[in-house]
Amino acid sequence: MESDLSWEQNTLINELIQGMEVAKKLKEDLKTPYLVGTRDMLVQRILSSYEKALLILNASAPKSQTMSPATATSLPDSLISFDGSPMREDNDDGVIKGEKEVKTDSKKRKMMTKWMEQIRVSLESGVDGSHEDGYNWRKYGQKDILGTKYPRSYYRCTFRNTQGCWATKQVQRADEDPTIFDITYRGKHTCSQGSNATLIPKPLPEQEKPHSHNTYIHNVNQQQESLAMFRNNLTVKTNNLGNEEMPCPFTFSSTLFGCMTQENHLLPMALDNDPFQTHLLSSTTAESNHFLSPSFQVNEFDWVYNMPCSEFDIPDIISTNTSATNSPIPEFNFSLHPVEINPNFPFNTSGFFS
DNA sequence: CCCATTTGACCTGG
DNA sequence: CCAGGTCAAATGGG
Repeated sequence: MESDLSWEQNTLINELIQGMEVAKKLKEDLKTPYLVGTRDMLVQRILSSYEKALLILNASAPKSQTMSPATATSLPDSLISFDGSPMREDNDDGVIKGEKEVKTDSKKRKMMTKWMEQIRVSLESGVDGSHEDGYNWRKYGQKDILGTKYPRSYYRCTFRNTQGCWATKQVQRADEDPTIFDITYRGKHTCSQGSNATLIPKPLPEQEKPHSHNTYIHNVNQQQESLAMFRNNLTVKTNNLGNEEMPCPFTFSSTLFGCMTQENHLLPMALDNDPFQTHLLSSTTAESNHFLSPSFQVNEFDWVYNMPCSEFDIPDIISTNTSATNSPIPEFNFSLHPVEINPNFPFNTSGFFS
């Protein structure tokens, strides 16, 4: 136990240090004429570091502590099962599946982080709902949902059995606008892809057919393309924000996009610690989720909103965020300068450990 | 033959 | 009981 804890501490420290290092790099990077790719990556790494750190913190926080029990909900499955039920992993050879286990599963599922995105896709690129998000998904079901025109598809991580990755997603095409898909993600990726996605944007060669039968193939180029377009569009958006002081809107945009290429990885934490995300939301207004004009064709990752959905979901932290949402901009600065980490900032958490 | 999707059956929570 | 979610047998592509 104690050794567990110190291992966690080590990892935590590691992550934080890493985050800081990367943040420094980013700081340097910001001085030079911009190189989107690097920046993207740096930002993602920073986020990833903090994310992991927070996960560790969450994991080791006694339930009675500051954090509401719901906090535990946002842990990835691997961590949840860490102390509790045995994961069933490879045990899944098709034999005996006790009722008990099923129950645990559904409970576990319930406890998973859940968040949603809305994505607009072009007709060519993914009407079948196979928009790529950087992960390998395997479809395991489809269901007609009452009151919706289109069936809902259920996907789970391809590596569920091999790596015990319990991330799942549901894809539901919007009734009104068939080019828009509501995607509900559940659980974070604990598979290798989950962690790799943070650092390595998939180096895929030019993909002629984004729309192959296989839901599999990821089209990073598309995403990069979209990124460019998104950036253009962002200009407008930042104007909307009315924040002239914003030193580097693109940082923001790429971060956001980072979320798109690896949303599973980042978003759930964004719930916890990304003021700016909420921000964007508030500034684009909830109703105008589909702020992109129809002329803004292809593949647009239209908008992302984070949304605690299950009964436990997202604790106090979120409400903090929400309140931040009401007051404009200030904490933007914070998020735009992750570099200047205030020593007090994440570290007043010592309480979690003792 | 392996692996992914399809699809009807089954399970579960409300 | 019903709607939503998942399972797993059948099917098909590579």
